[in-house]
Amino acid sequence: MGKAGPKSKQASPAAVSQSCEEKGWFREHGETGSGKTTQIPQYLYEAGIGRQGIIAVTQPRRVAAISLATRVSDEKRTELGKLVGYTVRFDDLTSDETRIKFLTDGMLLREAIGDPILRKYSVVILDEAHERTIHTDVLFGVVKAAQKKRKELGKLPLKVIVMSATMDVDQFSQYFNGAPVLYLEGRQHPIQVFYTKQPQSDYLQAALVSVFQIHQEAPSSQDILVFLTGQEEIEAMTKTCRDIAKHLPDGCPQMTVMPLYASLPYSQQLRVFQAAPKGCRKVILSTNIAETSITISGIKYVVDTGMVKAKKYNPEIGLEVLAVQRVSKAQAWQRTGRAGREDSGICYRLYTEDEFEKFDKMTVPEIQRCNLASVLLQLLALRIPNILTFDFMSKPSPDAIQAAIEQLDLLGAVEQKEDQLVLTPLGRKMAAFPLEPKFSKTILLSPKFHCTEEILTIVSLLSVDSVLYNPPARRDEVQSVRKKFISSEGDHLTLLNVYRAFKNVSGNKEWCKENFVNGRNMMLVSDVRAQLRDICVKLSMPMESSRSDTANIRRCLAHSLFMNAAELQPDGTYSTVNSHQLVAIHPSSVLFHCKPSCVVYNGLLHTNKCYMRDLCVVDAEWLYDAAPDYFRRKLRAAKN
DNA sequence: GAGCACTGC
Repeated sequence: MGKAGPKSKQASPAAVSQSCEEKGWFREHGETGSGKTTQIPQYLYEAGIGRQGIIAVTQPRRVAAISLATRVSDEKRTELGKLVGYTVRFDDLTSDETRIKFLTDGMLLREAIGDPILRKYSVVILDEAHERTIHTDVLFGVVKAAQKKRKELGKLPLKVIVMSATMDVDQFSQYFNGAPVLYLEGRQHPIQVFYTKQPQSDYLQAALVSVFQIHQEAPSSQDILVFLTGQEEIEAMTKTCRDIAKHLPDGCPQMTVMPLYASLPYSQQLRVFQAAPKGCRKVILSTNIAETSITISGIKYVVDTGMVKAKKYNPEIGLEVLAVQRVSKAQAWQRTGRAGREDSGICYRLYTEDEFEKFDKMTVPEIQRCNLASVLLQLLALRIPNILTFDFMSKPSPDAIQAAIEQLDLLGAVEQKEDQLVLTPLGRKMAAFPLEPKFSKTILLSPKFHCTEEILTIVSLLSVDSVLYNPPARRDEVQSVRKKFISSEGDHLTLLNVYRAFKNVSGNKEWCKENFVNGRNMMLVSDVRAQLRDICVKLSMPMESSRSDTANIRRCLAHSLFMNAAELQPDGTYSTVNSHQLVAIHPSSVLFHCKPSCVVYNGLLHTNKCYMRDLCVVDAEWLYDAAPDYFRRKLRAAKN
């Protein structure tokens, strides 16, 4: 280890695990492998409940909905899409015969807009409720309201089953008026949990030491999963591990190190599923994507740094903050559980037991960490009588609700009618799009600027993961090849150029590779665009192209994003027009090295600094034209 | 001057 490269100050590899204390055996909260998700819908169906209406089972993720539907239809020995089917965005495999339907929570929520009492369904099963996704949280309220309404109308009762993998069932039961609780025994293998004796000041160093400690002691067939916080950290650690692994003493097994995070191209993500060659250990360095979304078999050791990068939302200045913070206890147990999927496992927690006791019990539900504009628009579209008193299981802060109402008001989506907040006709149209309200508004404004075709493309590009692939190791190459797409007018128009070039070569895979374009995400853009275009056609919008005229596209963006404007100051910094917040251009923007005098941006993100993301150069006068009242108010406020 | 956890409609 002494000759192991740059880290000469490295602590002895034994430092961490020798100071780890064993803390007994642990049995996960009776969940994995109990088969509840596949069996309960079938029991209900056998009991005849499926005859009166469809049994819905929601999932937070698309892949889960699809694979569960596949498994259950196999078990029923029926063709997928007949008795058992699934509905996810862009993919509906159901028919008139379907009685057991798996769907994403977001999809059921969207269905509810057209049918708030969910009349098609006899049972709604909300699975993975412990994850508390924003969609599942809204669905709690929606199904509860539907139950009440159906009772009032004398219709078939709606049965609701909430399935959670953690023990915090009390609040679920309480929320549903003291509903009965059933416990299911899981089949989790035992996992030994170790804590450090001392708090670790440098969790990266501690992780590195633990990995090589395990590597020197454990049989090479046993793989290690390390939880870290983000791409940059993981890439750096990957390199360090590989460097050290090159210089291990004789007799030490080989090691293959793999990074894993969501923005990694699919082909590289797949590598974590391949078994390492004999005599070689697999070490996976992952974000929390491996907590729930990706399950890797054969993991014997989990190393948990106890840290996670998570988003918070500050409603007062409309600022998203992305920060490294402590995981919750529930999240730590979830990570630990990843070590015991096939056999008994071992988890090293790189924090003390005292520190662990101070972690939050549960992760704060997403609904309390987000901008609520989309959720409120959806609730209003559901004709919820009063969104201010909506029965949330975990209420968002009044500030967050107020900020969302203000945002919807600025977009012209809501109005007061007889003391009630209701949607305007524009707001109702906005709710038809599966988009953030500001993007729906951009589309609905576009006919005025004769650029709907271009705006559809831009909005689609912005609503999927980045189509631009930026491998850090090939930065110079990326920059030189990307030059040809760059528009001096900003990121929106640059993305439009990339899309047009992609279409010109009909999505050629080689072209994507050469140009560092993520082909898979680009295909998704096409799907999104087609869906959005369909909605426009249904709303009878004229579909026009501005062709080479980019000024109209920028005018359209100025009119929909006027509340997200910033101006260059004499000292070279930027200040937002809305709240005079000091902001900077995000390094990922094509305008990073430029100093346009006036821009609009999609959003603010606070990491090390407060950054504007996805910028478009605009004229200051356009902004004033877009919302004269708003800017008059701002001017008055500034004078006072 | 220098960066972006994870889902989903």
